[in-house]
Amino acid sequence: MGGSGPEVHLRNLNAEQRAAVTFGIDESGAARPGPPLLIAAGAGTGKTTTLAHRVAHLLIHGADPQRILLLTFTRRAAEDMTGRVRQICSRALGREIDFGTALVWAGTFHAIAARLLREFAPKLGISSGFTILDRSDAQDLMDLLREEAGLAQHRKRFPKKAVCLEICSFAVNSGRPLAEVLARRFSWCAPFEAELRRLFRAYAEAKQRQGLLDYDDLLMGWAQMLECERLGGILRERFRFVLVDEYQDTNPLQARIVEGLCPDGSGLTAVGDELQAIYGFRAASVRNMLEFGRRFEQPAAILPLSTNYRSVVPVLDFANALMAESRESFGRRLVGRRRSEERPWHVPVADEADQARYVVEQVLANREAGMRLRDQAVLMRSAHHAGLLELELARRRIPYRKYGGLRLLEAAHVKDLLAFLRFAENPRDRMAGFRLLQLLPGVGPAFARKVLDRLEGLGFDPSGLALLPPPPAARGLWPDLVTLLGRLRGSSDWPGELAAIRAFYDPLAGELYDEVEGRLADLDQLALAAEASPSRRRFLADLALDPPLGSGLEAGRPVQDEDDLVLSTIHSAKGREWKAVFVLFVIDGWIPSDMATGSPEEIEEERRLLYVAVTRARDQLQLLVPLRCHVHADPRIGDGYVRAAPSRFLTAAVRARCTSRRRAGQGDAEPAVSDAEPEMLLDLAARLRAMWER
DNA sequence: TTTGTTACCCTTTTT
DNA sequence: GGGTAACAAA
Repeated sequence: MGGSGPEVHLRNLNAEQRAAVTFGIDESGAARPGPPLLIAAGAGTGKTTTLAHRVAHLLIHGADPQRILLLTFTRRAAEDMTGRVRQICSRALGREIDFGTALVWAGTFHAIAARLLREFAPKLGISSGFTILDRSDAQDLMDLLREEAGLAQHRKRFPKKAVCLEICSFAVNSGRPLAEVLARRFSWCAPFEAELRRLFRAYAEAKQRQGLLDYDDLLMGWAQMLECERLGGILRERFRFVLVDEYQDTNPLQARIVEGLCPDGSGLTAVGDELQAIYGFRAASVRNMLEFGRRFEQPAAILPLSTNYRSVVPVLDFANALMAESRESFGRRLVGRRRSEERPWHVPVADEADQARYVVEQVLANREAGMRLRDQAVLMRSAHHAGLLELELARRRIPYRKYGGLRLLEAAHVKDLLAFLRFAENPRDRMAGFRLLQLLPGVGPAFARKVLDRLEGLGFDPSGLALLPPPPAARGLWPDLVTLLGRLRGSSDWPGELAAIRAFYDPLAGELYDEVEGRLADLDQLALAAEASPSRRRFLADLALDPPLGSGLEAGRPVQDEDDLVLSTIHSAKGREWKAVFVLFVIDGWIPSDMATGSPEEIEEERRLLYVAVTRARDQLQLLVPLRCHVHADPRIGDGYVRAAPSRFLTAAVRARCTSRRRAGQGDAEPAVSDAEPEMLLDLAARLRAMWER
């Protein structure tokens, strides 16, 4: 490795990146934990590359891969990162290295927490067979307790299950007392403080009785382990190097974990960009980042990455202008080097339908110019904003993949099927049992509760249930269900048992739902994923921690080399980039969302959201500004069209950084646009045929 | 006790 | 335009 000049894996890094990669790593001996390091990286400055190189640098210098902990925001980021590390290492060392067991500790906070809790369960007084509640499970449990506590009626407008869970979760993740959380973020629920406290206590007890952990319990459990002298010592000894991505979006509980792992900051590397902090609603706090330098006894290094390699200069000019108006801009600017004549486009369109048509036209035009669909993305504030666009894409048979929004796990039929698996895995899970029992006709809450109580009395042996007289309407199916539960209880014939469940469930689904085909297709997809999982337990955990994309046609097409247009919420677009980016509904009420204009902090977060969206674009950026919009279900206004105002973030100074695209027919209802259509359609038809041939 | 019906509410972002 | 609570009917 000697010789002059930097080592091979450092050669294509710039000076700042190289400094961040090598900081504190003694190159003479085996790598040892150095002082804490914060890499303050602007958008597109090679944050991921740098972090990956730093991990590789550690490995190349002899760090034990088993003792490196890499915490990312999503599983995709973790996989991306390990892939890159592998690549860098093998190139530097001139050979493939065995990563079979290396870097096993790369993942999201929640996934790593789940593994550790499972591993140490016996020492924690919990069963290692715990099941993980995803959000909708947690909501259902909360709802049940809410009803049992008599909080549902009273027509006093007690908060709904989703809000209850949100409050509970925010309190846990922010580490703030309930009263303060209510006052600051949920003031309309403040009158119910006492009831909520009781409810949350019941929720915690119910989870414990049933062997369930929700997302917050995973983090809290990990934090508590670290604060136990003995267990904390074991973990600190195990993880000598801790690297955390997206640090600006960690919350106080996560910071507690990080600081519990590295109390004096040794061996800690954090990467983040405070201008991209967009998870305030999940209690994320930029202060973790801003106070990084003062959090440890030893001084922390803060190294910047400032050269943007992603976007062309006009896009960066726009992004800089946008943030220059922020109350919290810190005067930072993105500096790029990719020249271009094309400025971002400010595109007024008549309405949502016009917007959809325009985007489709442009996507196809780009494609004709040689840009693949998957190099283009349509971003939006909230998943349902893509509604008409999705219709238009389907109509024109343009394949797309949507990220964010409704999850497959939240579809009723999927929850039904999973209830069987979860109940089999953990018979104490009353939520699962409750759900699956009520699938039978004639079985409601009362009988289901009776069955679960009986089952508990029997030590969870389902065969005893045969003696319980079912309600008349369920008589036919009852023996089958008892048999199935018996089989699931005994068996570990994974994934074979899935077939038995579906033999029982599919006909029921036919009774329960209209349009079963789509739903059964979802279950087929799920079964396919199950095949790939080594065990039922693993399958359920993976599903809860990394839920698959939405239900329906666009979901789960496994093929990698399909060329799909990307549709994504801005949140889900974090960390990604595309050659062309379209941002939908850059109008007030959408960006910023009406839901998030309560406080100046919230509005600033919305601005950063737009910033994240525009900094995803490499070459082409188009901002769609409908002139009128359909609003529904505001009782004061009623359904109908309202005149829309451009987003408040598009001030004159910001708009001066883009070019307005004047289009024929703009301002008229729609005619000129549809005039343009036939030409495109003819062109398209041939192309689309060609696409599907071969 | 379960199931069906009606009237009324609120509508985001995610591990 | 979907979830939810209250009421009615089997």
